[in-house]
Amino acid sequence: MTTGYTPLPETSTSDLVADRLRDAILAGDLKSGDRLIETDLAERFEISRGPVREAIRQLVPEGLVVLRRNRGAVVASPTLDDVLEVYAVRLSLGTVALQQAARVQTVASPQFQGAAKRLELLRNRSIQEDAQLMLEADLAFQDALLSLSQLPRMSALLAQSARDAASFVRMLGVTYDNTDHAALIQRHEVLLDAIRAGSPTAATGAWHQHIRATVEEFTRCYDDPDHTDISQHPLANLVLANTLEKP
Amino acid sequence: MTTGYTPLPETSTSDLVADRLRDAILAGDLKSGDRLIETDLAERFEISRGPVREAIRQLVPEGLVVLRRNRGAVVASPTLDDVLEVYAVRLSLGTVALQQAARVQTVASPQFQGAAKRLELLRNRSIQEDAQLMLEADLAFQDALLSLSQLPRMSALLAQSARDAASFVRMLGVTYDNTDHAALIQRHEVLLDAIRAGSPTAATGAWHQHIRATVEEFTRCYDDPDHTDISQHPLANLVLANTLEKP
DNA sequence: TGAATGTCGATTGTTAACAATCTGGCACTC
DNA sequence: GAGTGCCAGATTGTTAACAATCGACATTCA
Repeated sequence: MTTGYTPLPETSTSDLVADRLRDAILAGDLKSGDRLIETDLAERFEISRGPVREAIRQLVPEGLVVLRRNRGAVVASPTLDDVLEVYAVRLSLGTVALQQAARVQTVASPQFQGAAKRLELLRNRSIQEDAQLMLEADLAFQDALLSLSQLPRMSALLAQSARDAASFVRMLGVTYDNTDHAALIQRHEVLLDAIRAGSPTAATGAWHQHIRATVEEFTRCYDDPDHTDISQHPLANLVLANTLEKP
Repeated sequence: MTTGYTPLPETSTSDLVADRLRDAILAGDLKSGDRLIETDLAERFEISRGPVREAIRQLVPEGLVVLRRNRGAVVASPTLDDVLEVYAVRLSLGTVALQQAARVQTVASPQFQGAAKRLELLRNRSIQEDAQLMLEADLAFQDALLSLSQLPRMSALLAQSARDAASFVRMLGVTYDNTDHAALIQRHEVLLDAIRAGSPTAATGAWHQHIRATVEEFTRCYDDPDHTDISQHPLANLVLANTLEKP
């Protein structure tokens, strides 16, 4: 009895509520600026205000919610800068994580098999038809991949930033429907192959390409309210300028 | 009546409690494995359990406290790996932040002056005599310096990781008394000079040197309970191998 | 008219009591 | 003697009521 038993899910009420709120934001049911009123949510979930309060507090360090003392919580209003900054963080940390993953990972390990399996899921047609499921599967793969580094703190930060990026992009009005699934899956395959080959340089190169493509896809779909030229944006350049090693 | 009035501190009770707990951990009054019992703390602070609960919850994402459902909170027990990983994060993110800081920062700006002023504080003899004050001043300078990047999310992560590193080092039994103040201040001066000169390469180089020196100083003072050879430690190598561009 | 002030409803902050769960010890069984 | 079941105390999880605060509107007074 040593295999196959995962720990029981220790999810408290407030964790469940936090999950629901996160999902609602990611699905677009809660939009930037919407107020989160403890009493309302408590009634809706048929619980008391305590757990609701805790759930809201959880979302603050995640950047999804802004709290103002005595004035309650509202769904955050991320800006273009926020999105690009999150990608800059991912670019930076992911480079280290994948480098390490390529070094330490053995292809036969269950973790690697897990990552490969999640990529397989992404190829599934029925998943590709549901943007929400597709997004979840995408996040799950990236999380598994970056966890191969066996750097738990860094992986946690990367998982967090992946969710942040997805949420922020959604809050800025860009939906996952716009993504080119084939290209996304291809990039993921390149990443996994690099790890499989145990090549740190290939892995980081593939990662840079992935981030660059993701940011470019986002900037194409995002219609800036100030209609500034994104190619001139300093943060966009920060990300893009760093995505390729100088030759 | 427009000058000299800063906004009133909007610190809630739970924030105050969280600060006190954080300080207690950093000062060594709370050690790894110590239980944080809501009732006890509530009595000690002469408040009810609610705010205490919230304070404890705040410390969880910071990595200072571990929560197990229905079994309460205990002060975290970071390992050598945790410390080194935090420094790997700092190395990675700080490189980007300082690069950006060197690019965007004008020496005359109040932010730059603020950073310079904090470095000045560090030189103060009376501060150098109190390890706790010295640590605070050190953190304040690094925070100010990295904030020059005008990348708020990245700066927040860096500030967080700086506090994490300090706490973890303390929890592993290494105190700030062991640090070489003169060398520390010198490294900070080099960093500030690089920003002043507006040189991204000088700034990132100085940052790498700083992290390397910090990690080396820590590993010297830390007597590993497993007395493994730290120079053989994979994570230490991850940090140290990345601290200098290959020639 | 319009700026300053008072009041009210909505909402959060805090408290204290109650319910659920875990830990450790002890008796009991086999 | 190893394992199981059960109980009591300690501690967390949840609830509902009370207090404090904020924003908006009404009111006052120049």
